[in-house]
Amino acid sequence: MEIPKTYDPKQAEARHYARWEREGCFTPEINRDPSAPVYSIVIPPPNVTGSLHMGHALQHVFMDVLVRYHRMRGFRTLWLTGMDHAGISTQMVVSRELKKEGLTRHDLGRERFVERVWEWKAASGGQITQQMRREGASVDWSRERFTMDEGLSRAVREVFVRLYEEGHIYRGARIVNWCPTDQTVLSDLEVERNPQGGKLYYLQYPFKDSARRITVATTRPETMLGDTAVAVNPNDERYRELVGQTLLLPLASREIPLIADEYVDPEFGTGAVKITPAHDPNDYEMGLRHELPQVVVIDHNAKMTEEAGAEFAGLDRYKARELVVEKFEEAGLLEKVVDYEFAISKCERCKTVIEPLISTQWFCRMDEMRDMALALLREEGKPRFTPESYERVYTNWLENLRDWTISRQLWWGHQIPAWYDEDGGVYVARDAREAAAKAGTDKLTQDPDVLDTWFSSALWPFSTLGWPEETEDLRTFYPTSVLITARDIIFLWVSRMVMTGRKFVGREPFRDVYITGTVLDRAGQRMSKTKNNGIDPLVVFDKYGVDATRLTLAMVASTDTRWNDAQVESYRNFANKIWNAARFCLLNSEGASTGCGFEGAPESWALHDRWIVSRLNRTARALEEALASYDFHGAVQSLYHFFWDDFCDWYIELSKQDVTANESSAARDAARSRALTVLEQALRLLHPFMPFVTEELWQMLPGVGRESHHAAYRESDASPTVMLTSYPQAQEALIDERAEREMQSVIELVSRVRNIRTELNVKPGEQVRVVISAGANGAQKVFGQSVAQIMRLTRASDVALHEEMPALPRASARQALSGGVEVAVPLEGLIDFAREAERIGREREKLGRELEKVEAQLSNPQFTERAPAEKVAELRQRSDDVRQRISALAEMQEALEG
RNA sequence: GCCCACUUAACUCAGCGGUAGAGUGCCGCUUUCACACGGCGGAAGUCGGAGGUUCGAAUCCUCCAGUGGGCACCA
Repeated sequence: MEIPKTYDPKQAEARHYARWEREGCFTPEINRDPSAPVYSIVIPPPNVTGSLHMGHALQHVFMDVLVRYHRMRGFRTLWLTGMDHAGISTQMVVSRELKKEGLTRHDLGRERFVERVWEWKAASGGQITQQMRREGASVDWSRERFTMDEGLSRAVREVFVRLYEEGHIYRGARIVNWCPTDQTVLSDLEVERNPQGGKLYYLQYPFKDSARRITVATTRPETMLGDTAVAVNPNDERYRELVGQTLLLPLASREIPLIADEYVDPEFGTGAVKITPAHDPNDYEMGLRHELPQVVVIDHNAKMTEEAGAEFAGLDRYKARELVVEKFEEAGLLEKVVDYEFAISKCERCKTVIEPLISTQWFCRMDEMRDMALALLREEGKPRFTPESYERVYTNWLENLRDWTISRQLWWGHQIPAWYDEDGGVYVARDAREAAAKAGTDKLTQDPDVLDTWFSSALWPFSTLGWPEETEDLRTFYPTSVLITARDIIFLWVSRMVMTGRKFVGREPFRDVYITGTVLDRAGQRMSKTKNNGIDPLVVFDKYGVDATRLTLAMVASTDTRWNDAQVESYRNFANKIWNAARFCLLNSEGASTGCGFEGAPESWALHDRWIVSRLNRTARALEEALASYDFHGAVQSLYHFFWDDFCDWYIELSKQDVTANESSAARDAARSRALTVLEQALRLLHPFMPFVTEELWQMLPGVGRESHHAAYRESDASPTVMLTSYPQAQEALIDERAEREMQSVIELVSRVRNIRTELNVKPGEQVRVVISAGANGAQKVFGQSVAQIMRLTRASDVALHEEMPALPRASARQALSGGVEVAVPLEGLIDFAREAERIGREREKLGRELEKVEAQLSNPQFTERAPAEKVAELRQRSDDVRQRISALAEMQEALEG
């Protein structure tokens, strides 16, 4: 058999995914066990405009690990994928294309524009679906969904109608966040606030009936044209007498009142605030409280209106600002201008400064659904967040939830299912026919607006499964098992899914929520398009392989982590290590039986065999525990150390002599079978994390086939694959504490002898003699069984075992081990006495320090009285052990001096 | 301003009440027949600071500092 020395990830990655997909391995239907438990995950649908970034790759790894793991455990497993129509983003992308042709969407008209978007989607949307295949994501492509699909659109209309009928959805004029560039309203969550350097202008407004003036401070002087009051705090001594008086609004020549409101902070600015109800959310609220008129001076294009006055009408808001300031200065009413830093609201997509405007929009009241979500958490602990701390983030937000602006002035999206008759009557219905029936006429016009993209996303866990139909999929896979996502959409998405799921399906959409960490760049900054500091996962795949990248991401788990190529490289090396361990087993597989090689009672097996089986089962147990608690970091650690340290460094080395024997024999074949068996089990354990290298190697193993599959998959037509084998489950009976302890003492012995060899400069090729005194307890038997292995691993010509250390030549290097074991390496003609004395001295010092610490604790009566007896006994044991080793070392030093 | 998380070896991170760990890097030795993307051995940390609880604290509590994030904003 020809096997290259180095693993080539690309080769393996190109081979397996297409076959898995073709043979239906990713669909739940592959599972033929009617009583199989169900495991399901819906993917956070990436934008149709999106391409794969590190954040996706990160989430996908966790989902794929869990999905592959549960599939191997025989669960009827569904990982449902799809895409989001991403209203604003997609409309922007297609508009940009049109611009290249010198067109705007208005030139096309709505219908043709929407057609054009669909064409764009067909041609270049959804790059990410191909990229996900590259990741190895075992999603069920046969159930792929798109938020604008007919089925999902129907769910959207159904939810809208029901919410409307129950009075949760209403239409009205409110102050909203308006993006003058995108020409649409935005929800609070689509607005970002950034600190920005600006100016604070102090403007003076004269009183009507006196020569007095009052000074107000503002960052937006142009809005003063729409002022309808000035407010002060009712307890502010400076202004108390003046409240109720009339002011003359400069430039506008309008009379406005001086009012009192608790909202005003007397400490800030001058303690007097200009009130512009039509252009500021806080002023809007105050305007309602005081029944102030709303004067609209800025329009949807962020230009001044006629109402702003002839001089200003048509001016851009920033031009108007300059002009207002100029006019105030001319009038001697500009008190001062100071530099000031404040938070400015911008459109999350296009970064244009938001203009708060009064506009007629559709809103959704959240109080009832909010209360249901809070009760669900309080009473049933659902969803359960990992890490737990996000539970508070979630509840705090819910508690302060306000009405949700759900309409958008876009063309791409779910058009609002509301129709108007010629008299302006509103008919909310599932379709035009139903609306016509309600209206008693078909002379209706549908509302031109579409719904917020997140409205459809909020329904994702059930709309994708066929709701409102009572489908088989909905019954089977809802609620899903876990939702995995980044923390930035807990509000935008997670909370809304909980609310709609609970309300419309009657159950929570998922039991658990796992919030991933964030992959930061090398400098600790978030990766972003604008900073251009993103690391492309596809480039990393090319450089180090998908499996290595997956392990790196799995290690990130829920901690924010700086990207570090060295980490990926180390897992690339790990993949190579797996490859070569398998290579060794395969090159020595001739004669291996189809049986597992572990025949008969475990007590009859060699120590290293009992040990590796114990380690294997312990690892399986650790994996089960880690994955049940979403401890991906711990899971990777366990796998890595089991495979590299236990299997490669020790098991293969310990069994090498048997496995590589020249003569064919039953013993050799059994040893070969055992190595292959452990390897095969290890590949299964690794598979959810490293699907490609494990499949590549598993395919080469002798004796694997469909009969290796989990019972649930044996009847399926899929060709043999490691992904359908059963995941190793820990058998407690095979976890052998004693074997692990005994093996540990052999490992310690070998390590100490190697240490002597290195420290005393014994050449690698030089053979040594090893003398062991094992005391009267069982250690002698343990080492006795392992003599051949000890010889091999320490390059010894001879291993002598004694109860007591015999007389040794002065030129001997010695080590005291735990459990009263001593080892000596006679080194006639090689040993440097001074150097050896020094080495022993160092060792003795180290132990001395430890003894001091242990003794201090033991001599503390508080400790011996209050600590658990078990802990005290443990410490006494250690104290004895260290003491014994120290005295052994002292003896050795004396011998050297003698 | 409020809330949350983080601060452990040079770097990236585990550990979260009972002898300080891993990977990378570093220092030796090593191309012996699975693997130099390897093997063997080794050095390296007053666990951000200060208090407190406890027989015992990296781990629990309080305060402080720094970093990151979220929420709310004062016009």
